[in-house]
Amino acid sequence: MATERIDATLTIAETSELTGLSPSTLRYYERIGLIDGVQRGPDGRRRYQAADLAWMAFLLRLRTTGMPIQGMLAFAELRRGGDATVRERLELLRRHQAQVRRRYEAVMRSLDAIDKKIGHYERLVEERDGDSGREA
Amino acid sequence: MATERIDATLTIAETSELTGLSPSTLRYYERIGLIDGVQRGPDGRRRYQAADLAWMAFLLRLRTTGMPIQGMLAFAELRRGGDATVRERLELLRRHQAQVRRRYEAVMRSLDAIDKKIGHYERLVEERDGDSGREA
DNA sequence: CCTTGCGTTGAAGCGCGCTTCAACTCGTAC
DNA sequence: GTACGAGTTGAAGCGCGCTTCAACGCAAGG
Repeated sequence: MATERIDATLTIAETSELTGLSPSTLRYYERIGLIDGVQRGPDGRRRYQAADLAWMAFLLRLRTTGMPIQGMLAFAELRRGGDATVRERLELLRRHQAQVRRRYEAVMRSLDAIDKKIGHYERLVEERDGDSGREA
Repeated sequence: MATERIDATLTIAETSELTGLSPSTLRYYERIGLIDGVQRGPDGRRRYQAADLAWMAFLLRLRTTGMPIQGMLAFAELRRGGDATVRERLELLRRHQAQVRRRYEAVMRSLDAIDKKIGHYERLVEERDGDSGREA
């Protein structure tokens, strides 16, 4: 209980824990401009705030849906541009949304074909074992 | 009509055209063992057959669903093992199938969140423009 | 005092999945 | 013969998204 902090900021280790992004990745994202305005303590260490966490959560959603870093960077730069860029941000997200849906339809078509192959192999295995369900 | 081929084999350029894999990628896949048993013409050039094309189509489905080359390679090696490996191939495909579905669900959850953000931006843009639908 | 732990930086390194390059070989056309 | 187009090989290179490394700083504890 000796070293309690009064404020609501997090160390890089805590932030890493919460977001699943490694400390190296957090520093990397900051270096390339994906994350910015991170506060520093008097010791020069990063102190992340709730708003930073929320932004990272959003970045993670973009990443999960397959947006490349360049795309996220474009969004981050628009965001820095303030209210004037809302329309552009909307368009960027819509394009991404459409692309994700297209891509996932393709994945689902391929997955269907793989499902069929699995069915084929299941029949093969069944024949090979005889039709006796299971044994021993 | 002078240089017609009698057989049903394809050059690397034709195969590339049909599969969407570049000639370099076709050679690369062969080099690492993803594709094998490719015939050669008397001139030493590759001559792809229907069976090769079918295998590539399957590889493409694995790739589209996000299987890394190491995974495809594992499958290719089992395939070379013949009938004895059918069960293992089945298991490999089932694991992949399950993984793709899990990943797809994660993507869809993130996409939902992005959809909400889009909704948010749409409301912002609407306000900013006034409620007058459109102008000029 | 010195060690320990947690952080900092800039630069280099890495695994993946191809792509590109340089040098060479064919078969065909002129 | 010469030039062209399509192919061959082994080796090197590349873009992406981090990760690792080396050297250092700083505050607390023993």
